[in-house]
Amino acid sequence: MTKKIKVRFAPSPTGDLHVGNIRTALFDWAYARHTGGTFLFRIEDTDTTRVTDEYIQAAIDTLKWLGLNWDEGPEVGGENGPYLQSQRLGIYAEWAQKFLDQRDAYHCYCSADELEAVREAQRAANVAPGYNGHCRDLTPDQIAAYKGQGRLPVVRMRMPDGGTTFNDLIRGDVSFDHKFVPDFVLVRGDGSPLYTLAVAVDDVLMKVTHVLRGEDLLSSTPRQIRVYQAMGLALEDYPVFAHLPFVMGQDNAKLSKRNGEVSIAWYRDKGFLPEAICNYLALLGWSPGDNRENVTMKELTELFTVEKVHSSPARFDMKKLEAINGDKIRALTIDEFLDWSLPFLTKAGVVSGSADEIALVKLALPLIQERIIMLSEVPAMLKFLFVKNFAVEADSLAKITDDASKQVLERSLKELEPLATWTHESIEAALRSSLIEEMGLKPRIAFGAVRIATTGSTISPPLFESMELLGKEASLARIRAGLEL
RNA sequence: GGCCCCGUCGUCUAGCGGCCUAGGACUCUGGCUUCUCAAGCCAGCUACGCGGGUUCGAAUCCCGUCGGGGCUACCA
Repeated sequence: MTKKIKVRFAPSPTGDLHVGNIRTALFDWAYARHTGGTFLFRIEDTDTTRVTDEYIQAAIDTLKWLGLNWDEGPEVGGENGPYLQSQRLGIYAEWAQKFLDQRDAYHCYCSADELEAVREAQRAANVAPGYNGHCRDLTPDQIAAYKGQGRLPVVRMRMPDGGTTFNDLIRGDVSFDHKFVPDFVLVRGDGSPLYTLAVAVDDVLMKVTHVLRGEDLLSSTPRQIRVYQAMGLALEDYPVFAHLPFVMGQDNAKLSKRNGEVSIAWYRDKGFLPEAICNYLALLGWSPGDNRENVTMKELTELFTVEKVHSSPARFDMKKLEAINGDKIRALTIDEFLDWSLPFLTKAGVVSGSADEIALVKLALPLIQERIIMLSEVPAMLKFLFVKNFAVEADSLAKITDDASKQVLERSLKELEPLATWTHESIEAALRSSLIEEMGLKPRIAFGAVRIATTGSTISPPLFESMELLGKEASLARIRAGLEL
């Protein structure tokens, strides 16, 4: 029988989760869902100097917001917890001791300065850098001497001669000669565990079957496998590895704050939909194989396979993300669009949230749904419907103070005032027959002036629909005010 | 420097020996439509890093080379 697949996402929250992390999380999640397996979320907070509680909480919130729900991990629990490594210190200490007892690991008393000196010498001699095995076989006398100096030893894993070959699901067989994989540290001098120990122990204890992670971890894989050996894990129980290609910035450098926004919080504030972010990120290093690009989360779980994941890195392209976000916004129902837009409208102070306002927003939303690419554009588009002290935008002012515009506004007023029914059809009919047909004006000129007067800007939702929603009274008042400018 | 990974339009990708005079998407350019802005539709620009092989035939396989990236911590 085959084991049930379990995939884990295990970030080290030393900052806000960035798009690279999220892409990894997305693939982990999609693979787990595709295979009907378990998605496990673990926090790797062994580096206490860099990880903070805020970042941990932010990571949890981000995953939730994106809809990458997990089956085991923080908040939801599970039978293999706890899921914060800082709460599992005793477990790591036990295993480290076991490795020591088995002589798979040993105490190393070398100081930071001594290690640095060794590395420098290796660099100068042009040989492979790495620990030179100085403390591998210390005599009791030497150990006593070091202890006498008050040195605190680290626990170091002994790498046997030979090499490690493993099959990476994305890259095929990858081999490392142990000549280039020096003995590595498992436990710090202060007794705290390192990533190298914790990650391997947890993956085994939590019964993880598939490790899909960033390719920066590729060369640490032989060390992880070495820990499995020391733990006595049967070969067939080793997790399977798949190293995902990087997501890079526009300038081909590693993604950072400097080249493109990387924090998911930024995208949320800009008004990107989670589904758009996931859809776009899924396309970075993966494709369904056919020509489709717009996929829902559900379709993603159906289509995703590791075999389709690329081995080469991808550049992050904001323009493409925006295009996809626009598509996703257009695909929203009006009620969904309303739910997403309201927070942006209230935050911008355009509406306070009354039932009347919401009703009007709901009527206006269809007018702008195909005109925006981000939700943060909604307030500016609908502001004219709600603003108390209406004023024409400064840079549009000059375009309605000329004589031609005045004539347009005067005539508009005259035609609209007697209108009995105020609908976009009646408004359009009245203005077209008078301004276009009788006055012989070009539509863009004539309607442009009316647009500026009533919406305050040269850019607005469709004019006649906008005026209908604005109402007769307010529309005429604004045209009259425009005449006074 | 050493080890490892990677290399198709500007970008993301399809392609797994003949269907490729290399397809799609985003961007860009031009056009249509049009009350602005969008959306939509049509058209166009632009790619197999380079050099050797293998083969009747290579973007696809092999070797080399160049280029990019990662690792080389008591970070992850």
